[in-house]
Amino acid sequence: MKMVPGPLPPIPTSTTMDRLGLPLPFNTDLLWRYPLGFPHISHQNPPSSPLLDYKSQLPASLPSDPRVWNRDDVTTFLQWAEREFDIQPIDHDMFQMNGKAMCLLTRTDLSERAPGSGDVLHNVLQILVREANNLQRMLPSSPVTPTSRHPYPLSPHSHPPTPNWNILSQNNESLHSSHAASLAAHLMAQSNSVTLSPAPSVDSQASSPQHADNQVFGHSIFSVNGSNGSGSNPSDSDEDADKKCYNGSPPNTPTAYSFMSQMPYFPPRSPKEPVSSPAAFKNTGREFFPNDPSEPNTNGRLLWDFLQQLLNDPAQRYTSYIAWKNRETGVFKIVDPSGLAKLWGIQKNHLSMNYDKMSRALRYYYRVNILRKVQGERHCYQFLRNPTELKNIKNISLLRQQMSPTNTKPPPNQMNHVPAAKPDSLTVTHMTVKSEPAELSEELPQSRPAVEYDDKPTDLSMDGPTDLSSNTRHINIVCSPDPPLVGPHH
DNA sequence: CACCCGGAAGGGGC
DNA sequence: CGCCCCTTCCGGGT
Repeated sequence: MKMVPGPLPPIPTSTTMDRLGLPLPFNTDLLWRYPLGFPHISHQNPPSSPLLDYKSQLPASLPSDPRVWNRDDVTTFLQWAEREFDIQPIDHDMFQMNGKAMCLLTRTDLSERAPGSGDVLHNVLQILVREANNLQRMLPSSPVTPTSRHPYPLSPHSHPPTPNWNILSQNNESLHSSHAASLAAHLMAQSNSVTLSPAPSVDSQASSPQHADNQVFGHSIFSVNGSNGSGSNPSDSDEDADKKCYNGSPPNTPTAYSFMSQMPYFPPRSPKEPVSSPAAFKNTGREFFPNDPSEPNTNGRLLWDFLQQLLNDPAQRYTSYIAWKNRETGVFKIVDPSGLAKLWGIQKNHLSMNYDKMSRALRYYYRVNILRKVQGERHCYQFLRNPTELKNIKNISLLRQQMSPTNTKPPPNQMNHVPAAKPDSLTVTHMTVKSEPAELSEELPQSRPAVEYDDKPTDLSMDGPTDLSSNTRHINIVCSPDPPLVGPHH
């Protein structure tokens, strides 16, 4: 991978600003993440300044954040753009969508809908979004602010962990589908919140669902490595976009670039970062979890954590990418595979990320029993451990090293779960041979209390997964000589 | 053809 | 330097 060190290199490619590094809308966040100079785009774009000015020149009736525009606003914007940039008349019928949807369009999408003007629109929108995000971020108490704790009730894990991690699944469903985008937009608009970090989930401690509270800020800083700042942005962004995925999705479906702005923000964790002031959430605010410095804090740097964060976003802003099918059982569906992969790629700064690659990473989780595939349903996976446990897993990982693998774990496949030391601990193990996974997940919601995951955990890395469920669970060991996984057959 | 599966190799961060 | 966690490729299966 390449991250570009330092400031963004100029990118050869075309459009200028697009590249601020990344795809658009997201940039905003990226900007935070990558401390480039974020506030203003200036340096990298040639045209730079002008655009900034545009913002101030927008029709007064238009909210500064294009994501909250309604259809009429979009029309107003287009008309303004036509005049302001002296571009060819735009077929407004091609933009029967709200601002949020328009912001989700990729440069390519925009170019298709507005030949000859797509780049301009894209660039302007990008800037407007970015500026809006910046403003919001600056607000002291932006919505983001946590404060509230309502989101998800925490499920007490008093009970054994297990699948039911969250109880409430609210309306996810409603969010699903096509309406997802609009609903999400709605939420955003209403809450206005926008942006900012969803739930940082867990990261550390908290875990997602449950602790939603924290969520809010959670963030930590992106992984991006911290390399300092570099923001880097690879340049490929667009290309990828073009090439792959994205379906040009209709306005309703957001594609990847979509919400970036709203992506969870995972700040880099630098060792040093102190907790910081309470006030600063923005980039700095991280911290949520008081203590645990010790923990590994993965804040979104790990794929499962990233997914949990999106899934448990209090505002449900990512349901168009990934959503729970049954939160209690941990079953979720990747609604927009390529879009989600893009988000993940952005998060990791691997802009060429695609679903194929991301799914490979997911498959690695099979062996450690973090995930399992819901057979028969495309793009559906199931978390085998609730967030809290996952969190523990982090520890486990760490422990792992120290601990000897001990237990069985011979070769790759099989294994048992061993609990490492977990606090609560469990010990457990269980394995079974399973054959089929739970496909049903939904169907068996509780049925499987936890455990059910029958699978064989292989390990690979983690040593024993603990099972989550109760602390005591049975152990089943089974060895499976076979290859791992879930898909027994195969 | 899209998904899904894992092996293999390699890279970046720690 | 080793380990972890992917990322990238890939051949194969469904």
